[in-house]
Amino acid sequence: MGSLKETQPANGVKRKRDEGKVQPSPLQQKRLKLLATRKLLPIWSHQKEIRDALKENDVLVLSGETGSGKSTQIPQFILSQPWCTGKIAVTQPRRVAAISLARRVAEEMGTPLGSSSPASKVGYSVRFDESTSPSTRIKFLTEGMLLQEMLRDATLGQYSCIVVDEVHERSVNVDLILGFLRGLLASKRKKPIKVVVMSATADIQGISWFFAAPSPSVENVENFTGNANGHTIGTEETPVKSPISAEERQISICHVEGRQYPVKLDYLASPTEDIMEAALHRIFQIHCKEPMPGDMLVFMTGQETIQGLQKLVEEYAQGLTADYPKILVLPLFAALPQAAQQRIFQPAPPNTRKVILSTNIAETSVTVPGVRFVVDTGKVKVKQFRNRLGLDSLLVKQISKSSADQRKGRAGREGPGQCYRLYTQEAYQTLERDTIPEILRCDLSEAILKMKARGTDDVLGFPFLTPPPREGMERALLQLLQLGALEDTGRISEVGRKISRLPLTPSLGRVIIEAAKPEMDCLLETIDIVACLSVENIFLNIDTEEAREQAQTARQQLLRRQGDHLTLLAAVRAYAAEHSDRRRWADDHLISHRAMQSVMDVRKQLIAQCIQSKLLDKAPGNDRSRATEDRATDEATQERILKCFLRGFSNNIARLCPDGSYKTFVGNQTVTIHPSSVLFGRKVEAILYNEFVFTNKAYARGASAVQIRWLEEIFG
DNA sequence: GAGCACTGC
Repeated sequence: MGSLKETQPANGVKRKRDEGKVQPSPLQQKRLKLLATRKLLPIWSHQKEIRDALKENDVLVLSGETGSGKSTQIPQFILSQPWCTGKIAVTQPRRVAAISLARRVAEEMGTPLGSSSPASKVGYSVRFDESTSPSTRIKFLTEGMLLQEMLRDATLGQYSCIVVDEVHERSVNVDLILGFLRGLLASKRKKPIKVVVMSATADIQGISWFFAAPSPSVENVENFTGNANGHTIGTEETPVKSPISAEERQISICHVEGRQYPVKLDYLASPTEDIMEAALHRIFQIHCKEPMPGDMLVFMTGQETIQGLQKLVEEYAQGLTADYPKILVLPLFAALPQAAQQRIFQPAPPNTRKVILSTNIAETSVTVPGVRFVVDTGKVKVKQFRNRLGLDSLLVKQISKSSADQRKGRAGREGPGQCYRLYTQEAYQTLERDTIPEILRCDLSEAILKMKARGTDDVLGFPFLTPPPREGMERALLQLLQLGALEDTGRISEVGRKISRLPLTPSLGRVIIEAAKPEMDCLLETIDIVACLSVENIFLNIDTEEAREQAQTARQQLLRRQGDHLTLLAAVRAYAAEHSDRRRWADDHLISHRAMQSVMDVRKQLIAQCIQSKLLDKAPGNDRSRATEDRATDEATQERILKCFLRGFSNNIARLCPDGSYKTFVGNQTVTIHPSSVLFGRKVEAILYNEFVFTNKAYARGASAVQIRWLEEIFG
C-alpha cells in the first residue's frame, strides 16, 4: 500500500497527560476511527496508481461510480504530494454537497473546519457562505464560485490542482471550467496546474480525448489581454502565442469500481398509453407482494402529475384490507416547502410503507433513505431554449439511458433492490445514451459573457466539450452587443465587465447598470425587483377555492395595476418593513417565506456588489424604508424603473393588436399573458415581460404595462 | 384561466 502519510499525526494534535499516557485529542480520535472505514473504500487500493498517474501527467480522468469514495479521498491522496505546494480546489454542482464534503474531509483529516480555526486545512466556499482559513489547503466550492474566481484571476495562481467532480452532470458551468482548464494547461504558468476530472459514468472517452487533443485554438482561448483589474498579466503567466505542440497530451485514466447493491430490473411486456394507470397498478402490486420494510420511489414529471397520482393512490389505499401494511404517500418536488420535503427523511409509522412520488430532484439532488423499489415512468420535464424564437420551452420528454440507469441505482443504495420501468425493454434500447448537455439547451448569453470576461475573445473557437450550434452563439453575441456588454469590435466593454461579476443574467445585470445612472436614480428599487426575478416564484400557487379568496384579499394591497414588476417591489417593501413576524406575514399573504428569504440574501449581495463596483455610494441606512416607500408609489419613479427594465429586455416587448392579442416587436410572435400575472386579462398598449415560456401555449411571465412613447424615447 | 423539472454566481 506504499508509504502512507495518513498514520502520522497531523498538525494541531493536542496531547494531554493522563496518568502518564498520551491521549489523542477528540479530533484525532475521530480521525483514527474514520481511517478504518476509509481503508474499506474501493478507491483506497488505487491510491498509489492515482499518485503515480499525477506525477507522470498533468491530467487524470477518473471514473468512479457511487460509493467509490472518490470525492472525499482524491484530495487527501494528492495533498501530500511534493508537486502539490498550493491549494486544491474541488468543484461540486450543488452547495449542500460542497459543504457536507468539506465537513467530512475535515473530520477524516482531524482538522477543524473552515473559519472555525486559523489552523484549519479544509474549507468551503459557496454563495452566501464562505468558510476558509489562512491555512486552507483543500477547498470545496461550487462550480459557479470557481468561475467567479477565474474572472478575478484567470490563471488560478493559488492552486496546484483543480478537481472537477460530477462532470457527467454536464452543467454549463462545468463545461466552461473544462474549456478554461484546457487552455490553462497549454499556457505557461509559473508551475503547471494539475487537473483531475471525475465522472460517475464509465464513459470517459470523450473527456479524455478532449484533454488529449492538440489545441489549435490555444491562441484564441488564452488570449488574455487583461485580468479583471484591467492589468496585463505578467510575462511569466503569459500564455504561449502558438500551439505548444501538435502532439497529443498524455492523459492518465483510472477506473474505480463502485459499491452498489444489485438491482433487479423489470420492464413492461407491452407499451402503455396511460402512465398514471400503469404507475398506480405497479405501486399496489409491489405493495401487496413485497415484504416490509422497503420504501418505494416513483419518478414522475412534475407537480401536477405527482399530486394527481397522490390522490389516486390514497383513494385506492383506503380500499385495502387490514391484512396489508398501510401506505404513506409523500410528494417530493423542489417547489415543495422545506418542512414537507423533510418528511421523506422521517421513518414511517409502524406497519407503513412510504411511497415517495418525486420529480428528477431525487435522481441527483436528494437521496431518499430506505428505498428498495424504484418505479420509473421514463419521462422527464426538460427546458429547452429555442434560439430562433428567443423562447424557453418546457416539455415532457423521454429520459436517456444514463438517466434511467441512475434512477435504477437509487434502489440499490442500502441493500439489493428492484427497479420497475414503465416501458418496454425495446423502448429502453431506443433511448438516447446521454442526456443532452445543458449548454446545448440554454440561452448562451451568460456563458459567452463569462468567456469574454475571462479573456476569450474568439468565442466561436472556444474548446467546448460539445460545441453549441453557431446560431445560438451568434444570437447570444448579438444580444450582448445590444445590451452594450460588448464593444462593436466584439471585445467586452466596461459595462459588460460589471455585468459579468453580478450573479444575474446579462439582461437583469444590464437593468441594474441602467438604474444606477444618475438620471434614472432608482437602483435600490430595481435591486428589489431584480432579486425577486432571480429567485423562485415568491407567490405560492393556490390550489383551493378558499385559499384563492384568502389570497385575493390578503394580497390586495400589494397588487399594482401597472404590472408584476411593481407588484414585486411592493411585496419586498412590505416584507422588509415587517419586523415582528415575517414568517407569519408570508403565510398570511400566501407568499413563500423561503423565496422571500432568498430575495433578502440576493438583495444584500447585490447592494454589496454595487458598492464594490461604484454603482452605489454607500449602503442604505435603516431608516430608508419610509422614504423609499413614498418614492416607490411616485409615478415618475415607477416610469423610470420600468424604463430600466426595457433597456435590459428590449427583445421582450409585445404590443396589443386590433384582434386583442399581443404580438412581439421582434419576430411578431403571438404571446399570451400568463394567468399568474396581475395583467392577466387586461388590455394595455404594450407589455414588457421577464420570460417567454412555451408550455401549452406561448406565455409571457412577469409582465408590466409600458407605453409605446417610452420605447421611442429609449430606442429612437 | 394556467400550473415551472433542476441547479448556480
